[in-house]
Amino acid sequence: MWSVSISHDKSYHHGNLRTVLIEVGIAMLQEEGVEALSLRMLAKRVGVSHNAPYMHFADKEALLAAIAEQGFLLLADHIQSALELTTPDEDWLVRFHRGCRAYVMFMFEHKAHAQVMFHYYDSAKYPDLSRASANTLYVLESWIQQGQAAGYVTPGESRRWTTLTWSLLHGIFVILNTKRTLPPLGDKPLDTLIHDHVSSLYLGLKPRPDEP
Amino acid sequence: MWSVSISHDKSYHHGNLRTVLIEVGIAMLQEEGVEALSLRMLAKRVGVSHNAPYMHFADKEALLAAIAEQGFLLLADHIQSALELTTPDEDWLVRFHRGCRAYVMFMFEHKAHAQVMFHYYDSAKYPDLSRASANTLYVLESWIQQGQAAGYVTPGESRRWTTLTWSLLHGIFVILNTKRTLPPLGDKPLDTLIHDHVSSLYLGLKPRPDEP
DNA sequence: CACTCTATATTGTCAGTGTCAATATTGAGT
DNA sequence: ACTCAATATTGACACTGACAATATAGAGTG
Repeated sequence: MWSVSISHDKSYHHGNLRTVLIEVGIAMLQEEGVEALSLRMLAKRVGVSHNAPYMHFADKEALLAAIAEQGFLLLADHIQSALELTTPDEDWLVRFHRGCRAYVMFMFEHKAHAQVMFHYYDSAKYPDLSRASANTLYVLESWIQQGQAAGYVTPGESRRWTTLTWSLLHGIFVILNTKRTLPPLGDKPLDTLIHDHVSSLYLGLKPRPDEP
Repeated sequence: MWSVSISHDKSYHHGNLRTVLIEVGIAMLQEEGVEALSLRMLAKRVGVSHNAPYMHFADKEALLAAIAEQGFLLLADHIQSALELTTPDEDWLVRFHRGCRAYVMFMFEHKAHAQVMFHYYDSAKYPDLSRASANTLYVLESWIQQGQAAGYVTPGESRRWTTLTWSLLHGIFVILNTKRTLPPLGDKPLDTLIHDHVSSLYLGLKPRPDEP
């Protein structure tokens, strides 16, 4: 699907521009933030005319949507990898906790993507982004369904538990990231914070008292 | 604290400009979104020169910070009001649920504020915003502490439960608002969605099995 | 090989935008 | 009546997103 040539020489036809624009765009998002990112500076930095990006993206928004799409694909992969690091008899709660940690850490380590993933995009306009986002949801849901199979989640409500979990994980990232929380939280390392928060949640996931 | 004159005639000195800029700014945020908001259009719409806003706000960001500040103040009020509609013997879980609902509904009904409340702002640059945000946190925390007094929340961890709750509520709003959730969720009315999600959470809040 | 055709990139242009500087207007306090 | 500081205006500049017209190159065809 992507073009093949990697090196972009000084030829008139870049050959790889779309991919490079996304890569450098991500770098600039990381360095300066969304509101500081301009297509013109991006073009200049890539070494291309100020209008070249418009061959590959209808819009500035379209570029951001492409980055968001990549974010969702990477996120789904990252979570799945984290879940797969497992022994066959591993307790589901342990896996649940590891997945949550993987989600939040991914966001902190990919702030460029995070900045554009949760804006509103017209799904008709960006079907690929829509698919990528739906794919992430499926990954999360199948994870929760494993919890149902293990008896940790009440059956028949996997979608509800999925959006609940997603909401919580996203919220944890945003609240911790804006750093408007007061000192007592700020002292602990990020890892501990994630662990503590998620622990609190999965108390609600434990089997009802009528099971040991 | 705010200036008193309400009507803004065609006098050279507006007398009320800061307040009006915030109000009209909120209206424009609601209509067109953050990225479409420009100080110049705002000034034109208020009927003032394109540089008048710079008397009251150092920056475009400063205006948005002022709106965010107002958002936190309103939010804290809204939640507190919702919590106070109560009979003295009301079960804390009922109050908890009502507060959560109030939070999410507030966000949906104040999307203008919501758009600017959770960006990163330099807290040294905007101490008022910082205070307002901290104030909201205190309101949430005292709410949770009532839950501790009622025996619903494990003692000594109110800050953790507070940020957990805040994270979840914020996440619910964002996830539901971006509408990238799949159809099965989209059918239910918002109210039911909030109820279902929060219900799932407060299973974790119930007293441990060693209490009836 | 020559030739066309299309994807790709460039140059030129324009209205809008954020922000600085310089200037004008006003009203409150002396 | 006069001063002065707060407030608003006009003017200017570089930068931005986006459109239109033009240039280039490389792949497919004869």
